[in-house]
Amino acid sequence: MSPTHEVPDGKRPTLADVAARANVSTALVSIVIRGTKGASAATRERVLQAAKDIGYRPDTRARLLRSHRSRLLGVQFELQSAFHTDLVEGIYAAAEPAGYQIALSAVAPSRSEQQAVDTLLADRCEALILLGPQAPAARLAELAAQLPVVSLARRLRASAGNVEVVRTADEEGARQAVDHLVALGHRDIAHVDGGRAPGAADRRRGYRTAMVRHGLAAHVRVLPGGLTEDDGSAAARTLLTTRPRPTGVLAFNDRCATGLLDTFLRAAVPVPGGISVIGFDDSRLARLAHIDLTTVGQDIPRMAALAVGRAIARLDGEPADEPAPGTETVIAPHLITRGTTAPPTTA
Amino acid sequence: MSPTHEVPDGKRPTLADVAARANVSTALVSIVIRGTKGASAATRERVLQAAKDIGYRPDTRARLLRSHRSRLLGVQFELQSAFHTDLVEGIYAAAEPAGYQIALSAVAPSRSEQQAVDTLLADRCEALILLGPQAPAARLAELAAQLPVVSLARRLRASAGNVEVVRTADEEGARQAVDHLVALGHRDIAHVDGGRAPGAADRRRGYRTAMVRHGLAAHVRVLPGGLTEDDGSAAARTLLTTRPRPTGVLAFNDRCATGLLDTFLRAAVPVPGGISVIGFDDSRLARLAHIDLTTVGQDIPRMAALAVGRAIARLDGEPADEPAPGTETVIAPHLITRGTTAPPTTA
DNA sequence: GAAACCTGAGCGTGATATGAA
DNA sequence: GTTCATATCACGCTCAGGTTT
Repeated sequence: MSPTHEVPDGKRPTLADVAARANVSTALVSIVIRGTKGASAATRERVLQAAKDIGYRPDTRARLLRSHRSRLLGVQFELQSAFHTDLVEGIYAAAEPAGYQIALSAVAPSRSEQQAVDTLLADRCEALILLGPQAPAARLAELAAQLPVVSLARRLRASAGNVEVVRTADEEGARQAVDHLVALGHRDIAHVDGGRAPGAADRRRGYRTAMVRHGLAAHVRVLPGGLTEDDGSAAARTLLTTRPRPTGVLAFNDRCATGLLDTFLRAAVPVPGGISVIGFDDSRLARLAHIDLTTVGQDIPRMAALAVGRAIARLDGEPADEPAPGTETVIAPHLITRGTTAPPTTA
Repeated sequence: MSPTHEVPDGKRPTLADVAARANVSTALVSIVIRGTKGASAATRERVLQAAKDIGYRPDTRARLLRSHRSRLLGVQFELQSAFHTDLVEGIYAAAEPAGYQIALSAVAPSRSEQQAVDTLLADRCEALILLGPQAPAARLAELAAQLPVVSLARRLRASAGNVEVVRTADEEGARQAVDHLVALGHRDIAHVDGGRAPGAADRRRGYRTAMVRHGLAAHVRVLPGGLTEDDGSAAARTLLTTRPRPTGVLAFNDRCATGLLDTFLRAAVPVPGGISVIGFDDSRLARLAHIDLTTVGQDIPRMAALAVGRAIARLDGEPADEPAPGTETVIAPHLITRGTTAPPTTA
């Protein structure tokens, strides 16, 4: 009937409560809880037992208020993006061993980036890791004047001064995809692009230059696409009515590629028999057995770890007076060959 | 070159800094910042200007430490579940107008529910909203003895005393799906289940009882499935080798249904021509133009709003001394008819 | 008496200084 | 000198109570 733990008053137990129960000072309890040296093994055990008895938990707020370092990394991400949630998972994995906590702040249709960042700042995060931020570069630079800011998966011009950038070499990834198709014998290769999405411009450029380098400038064809399955599906319907139909397509990302696949399938255009399709990201989607998508892989755990690493490096380095120029960390993508690419069938 | 805002020392500006600049006391600044009455319009403006000048932002932690109410709702969710991220979005939307903040804590392969809850408790959340929690009911009951706990989308026995439950009537949803197929003329209807996932048992039971009620007990067939596309795909492969093959399938959720669809498609079994498929959730996936999945819709915004509402109701009601029994709020699902169901073709 | 403002205390910690074994 | 323990203050803020117009 009664609660499991003996809560003195209905309030949560504090250091003082533990101290009273263990007959020591609050300072000593603090020492024991933090695991610092300065307490004998005997009292240590006694204090820990007392803490356990009354269900004591340290109060993060009070703790962070007192210690000037918060060891808190603020992470802004898009709730709906599987790519982002994968990155967040990697960020957790990288931050906790390094002794940093994560404060999540989501961006959604009903919640702007501005709101997301505001709450992170109010929570006194020491650094910000922004996933594919859409905010203007100037705004990011302004933020970066206040605290270390890492832009993950969005490229920024050097003019965005102090912002750290961690991203995949999108241009190179698109090149690898085109090279792969060309090596298989394809010549007529289209690209369904990502519009204004982060990375889209680079991938488009990578596609173009690779085509040109292979002497296929005449076959360059960029279709307006986007990030979602619907975008891919729409582009596929366009492609189906096109003559001559390309024998290979590079999609902006895996979701877009999935839309392509599905629509081709319904139109009885076999993949890869009738047309080859390549995605981008190597998301969970691409790995699904029935999708089995050839794709340009981004090394998500590594990107996440590097983002955390850069943020921490900034924190350990010079704090604000002598701002180091923003560094750009570019990670190589790698093509993952699966079942949606094959040599073209000579018609 | 220098930061935009004049930061006194490299530290962030505090109430005292604003007070000094506006020539008032910190208490008055506090009043102005919070928008409480007790300051003249003139000083109000002067203080706000000063705050803006030096880029002051209230420190949530200090603020919450002092005021006994934290107005913080802790939300535990699964990073990889689109259903969960949709709910989170709804929770944000419901909480902020009510004057509550959200603290997110993710569950991922590398991060347990225990860890997720621990950080929420350390952050002094006033109540917990747990999305599809897998923890044992006893553990949840223990938590609920300390603070209001809402289990969203997971049913709990009455024995889990104090826990609030907000969920969809899964059994009823499955019934609606079966009714729809039967009305179309189907008799041989299979169910690909969700194993131990939250809601799976109820949906299984709903399917069974509905089949029996229609006099189709002989056709009851439950295939082991799961939450992912791969699970659906595997079940589809089983179904393809089954004679007689069912003419309709109810999948555990939309992802599972998508796996079914895709595999049927590849096997040249048209949907809904050769077989009808129904999903569950009405996730973004189901609405995609090229999927166009008939599905049992869960009212996600409403579930989110109700979860927040129940948590707040608990906070406004009796705090701990006289624990009210856990309430169960059950939301009706509704079938959404799209393009994957049709009358069976008589072979 | 109200409106506008200030003073002082304390929320739960962590760090420093200091003392006792 | 080292180990163990304590007292005291400060972190940034809110709130109760007081003072002045």
